Amino acid sequence: MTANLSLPADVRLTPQRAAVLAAIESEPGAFTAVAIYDRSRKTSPTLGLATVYRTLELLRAAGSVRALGGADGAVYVRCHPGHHHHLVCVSCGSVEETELCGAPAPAVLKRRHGFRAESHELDVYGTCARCA
Amino acid sequence: MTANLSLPADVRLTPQRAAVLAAIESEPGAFTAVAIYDRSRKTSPTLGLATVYRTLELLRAAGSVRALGGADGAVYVRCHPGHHHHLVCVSCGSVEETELCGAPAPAVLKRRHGFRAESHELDVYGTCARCA
DNA sequence: ATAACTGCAAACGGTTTGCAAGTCT
DNA sequence: AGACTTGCAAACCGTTTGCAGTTAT
Repeated sequence: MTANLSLPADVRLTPQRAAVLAAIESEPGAFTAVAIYDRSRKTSPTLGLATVYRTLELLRAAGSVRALGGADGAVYVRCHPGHHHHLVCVSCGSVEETELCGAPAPAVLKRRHGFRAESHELDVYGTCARCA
Repeated sequence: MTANLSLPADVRLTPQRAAVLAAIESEPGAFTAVAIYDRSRKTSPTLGLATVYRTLELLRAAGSVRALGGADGAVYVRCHPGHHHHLVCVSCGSVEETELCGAPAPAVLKRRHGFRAESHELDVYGTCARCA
């Protein structure tokens, strides 16, 4: 299903980071930093919240985790590298990835708006199969 | 060009709110709450930041303003009611609206993911015509 | 009189940072 | 030794809230 999380090669895999990685891997969908903190502390009781954030930042830089755009910005999702978007269930909070993407074609944006598109963010909100 | 901003019918148009509306109308693209605060205070020097946020919330509820999804969540854009997306210039920060939309069709999401799509957010980042 | 609104300041929640102590090689 | 990592606590930043005073109806 989902590839294992891994850190960049030039950092150490400490017990704390391993605990954070395991906690993220056990999350079904979207999660908050505090949720990971709580879960990680079961196996690594002295872990600090700052370490969770520092590890999340490593993963984010590596493209393994993405901060979901929501108004609060407090939600992260695991994701595969490469182009994809998220289907966010408004009922249970789970997040699914989809390769489907219909963002306006750069050529059309260029012609219609003179805008050179470089990237985009697309999140779809609705109800997932389990909650329907 | 852009329709005038207006508040819901059941609230008063106070001088402070008028100053905030005028400040927003004079913004070319995206803006922060503090930017509106600074600008409004030129015509309404005792205005409080809380009033800016309270007015922004009224406008947001009315659909006249949207909080852009970014990681910090500190950026707002004016927008028309109805379906549209934003072209955010990474160079000058201006935000343009486009009616172009290519979000995955709900029927496809339903078939491929069992997901019932209700809404979506799409922001395209790139370089606007002026900055190109 | 009553309800809406304001400014101020304090509180808040998520995130980041400075730092001294600890760990690996 | 030297670079990396950690936990703690304090700082930070944007935003929200409580409240007493003000304004409009």
